[in-house]
Amino acid sequence: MDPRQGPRHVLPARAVDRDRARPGQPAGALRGRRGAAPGRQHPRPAPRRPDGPGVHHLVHDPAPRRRRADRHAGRRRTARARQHRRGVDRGPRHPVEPGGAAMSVRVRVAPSPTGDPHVGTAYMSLFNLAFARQQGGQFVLRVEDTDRARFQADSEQQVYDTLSWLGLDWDEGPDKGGPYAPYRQSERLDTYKPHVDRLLAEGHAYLCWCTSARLTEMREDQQKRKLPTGYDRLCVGKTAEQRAELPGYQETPVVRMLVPEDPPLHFVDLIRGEVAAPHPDDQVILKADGFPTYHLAVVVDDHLMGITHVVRGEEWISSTPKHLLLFDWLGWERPAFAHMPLLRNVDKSKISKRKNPAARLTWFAEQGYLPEALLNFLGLLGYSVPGGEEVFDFARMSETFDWSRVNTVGPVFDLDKLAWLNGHYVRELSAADFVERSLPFLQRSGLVSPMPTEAELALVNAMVPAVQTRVALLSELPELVRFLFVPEADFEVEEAAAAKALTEANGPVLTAAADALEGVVEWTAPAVQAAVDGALLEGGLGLKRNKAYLPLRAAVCGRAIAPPLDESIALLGRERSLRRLRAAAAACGSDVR
RNA sequence: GCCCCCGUCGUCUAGCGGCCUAGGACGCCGCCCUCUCACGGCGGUAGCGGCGGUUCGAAUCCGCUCGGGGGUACCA
Repeated sequence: MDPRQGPRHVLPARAVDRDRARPGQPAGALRGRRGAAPGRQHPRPAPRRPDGPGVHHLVHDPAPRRRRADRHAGRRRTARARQHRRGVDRGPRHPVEPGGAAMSVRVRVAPSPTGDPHVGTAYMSLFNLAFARQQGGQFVLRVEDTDRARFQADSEQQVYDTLSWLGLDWDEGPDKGGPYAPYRQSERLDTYKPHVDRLLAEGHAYLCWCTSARLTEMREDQQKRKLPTGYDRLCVGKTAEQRAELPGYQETPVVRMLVPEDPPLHFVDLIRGEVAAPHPDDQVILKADGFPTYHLAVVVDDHLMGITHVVRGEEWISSTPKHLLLFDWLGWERPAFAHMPLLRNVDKSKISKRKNPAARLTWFAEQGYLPEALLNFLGLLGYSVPGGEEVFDFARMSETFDWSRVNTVGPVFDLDKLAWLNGHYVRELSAADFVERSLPFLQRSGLVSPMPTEAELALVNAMVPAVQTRVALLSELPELVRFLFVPEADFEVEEAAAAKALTEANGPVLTAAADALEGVVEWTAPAVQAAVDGALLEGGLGLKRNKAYLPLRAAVCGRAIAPPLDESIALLGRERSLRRLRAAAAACGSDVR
């Protein structure tokens, strides 16, 4: 792919209008790959953007072909993409100087600290970052803590921790600062205030004194009568005194948007092409507690922070018209929008912590998933890199990133595939890395001391080749190697393994093996195997290897599934191996010398 | 209820009107390797939701239908 196509992405959605204004462009060339044109149900007046003051400087096209003109048409528009580059080098656009033609890409992720960090946050961050890095732009982390009821203090730090763990680093944020600080909405209350006042003064917003009880009642009634729900505007045009005489009144008002008859309902989405969204309700933008709602805060902050591309979940499509209205009213340039598909539970519902442990970002590290595996996996959801390969890293994704490769279908979060990918990355780890990443799991399960001893470390290092291909998740490691670390007094053969392997007939096998091992001089895997084989296979008891090893494995490892026998015995050491073999032989009822 | 978005193997995806007898990956099944379990190798299983239309030709374009999802908050 020609990297020079890149700048195409820099353009806001509106860019397509430029295409269309260009004469002699065949309509077909503008068609996107998915045909776009999500069916509009009703004939409407040609969708338009309402001209906010000084917003759209581009030629308006009255042409009927509107829905075609979307879809950032595929990867084949090299020539045109290049033409679009004119002016991109004029330096970064300053947010308080809207209308600058040139702008460097600025994207953001905006988690709200309401509990454990959500996978969706990582998913959105990944795509935002991949795009930002490709474009040489910035990635901003903004904390949207306007919901005081659901706020959780430790949540913010966890967001930092998990995103850092994944290597998704932000350029600006509450912890790092930046030119547009503060990055915490609760610290920006003064910033929102003037804009609310202005909307009020210009008649785009009004005060509303209705109690939530009245609103609920109203909504229920509307539903009962099969009407679209929405605020009935009881408060419009009234003073507090006038309104107070009517029922359902509360003293502290909220501020609502006065949505016009024909708000902008269509916008071009980088992923979906032109989309139609629902007619908005008179949305509350300032709550009674003085905090802005999300809708006001995003618009104000995205504009002030110079955000050029709003990349967020599909769940926001239906509120985008509210945002468009706000941008227009405030006279601000609209950013480009990209609505990502929603991650799903197995039952296809939006991924949730309740139905899916994987919705909690902290879960992955606990389970022994590697960050590189999770990141790769997230990049596989709703997306594919040009070559179609399954295994790729962030750099690869970022270099080749293209909005047209993002799917519109919400992917199910498939843990099986993640586990496979994780196993792949586990196997690729160097021995030293494998040890480093494994240690916490061994320590947590009590097999290795918090401050590992020399001997413990030596054993851990030595066991690597025997176990690295045998775990998909690091959390599987402790049970596999427990027999190597457990204090001798605590060692036991699992019941199922004992029942099957430590039979009376196998007593002599164990004794013969122990006897042979006594004579081993150099305690290595090959020497161990030679001794055991000599005693039990053809030259000795004449057993088949699988028969012969079964009791030995149970005796030494305590279970039916373990690393290869020779390596297990070599790692365990002479003393412990012999003791366990003799003890097992005794348990089989054979002679103990 | 109302509104919007979406529909290719069980799952993640490729597909941009002929290259499709629909490709890859995970999973699953079988075989090989093999001391168990893995890893690795080889092979197999399974899909364009349905119906119409446009076209010489449709997984690809259009319509309807069915299905799934999301929104409908002084949550984000």
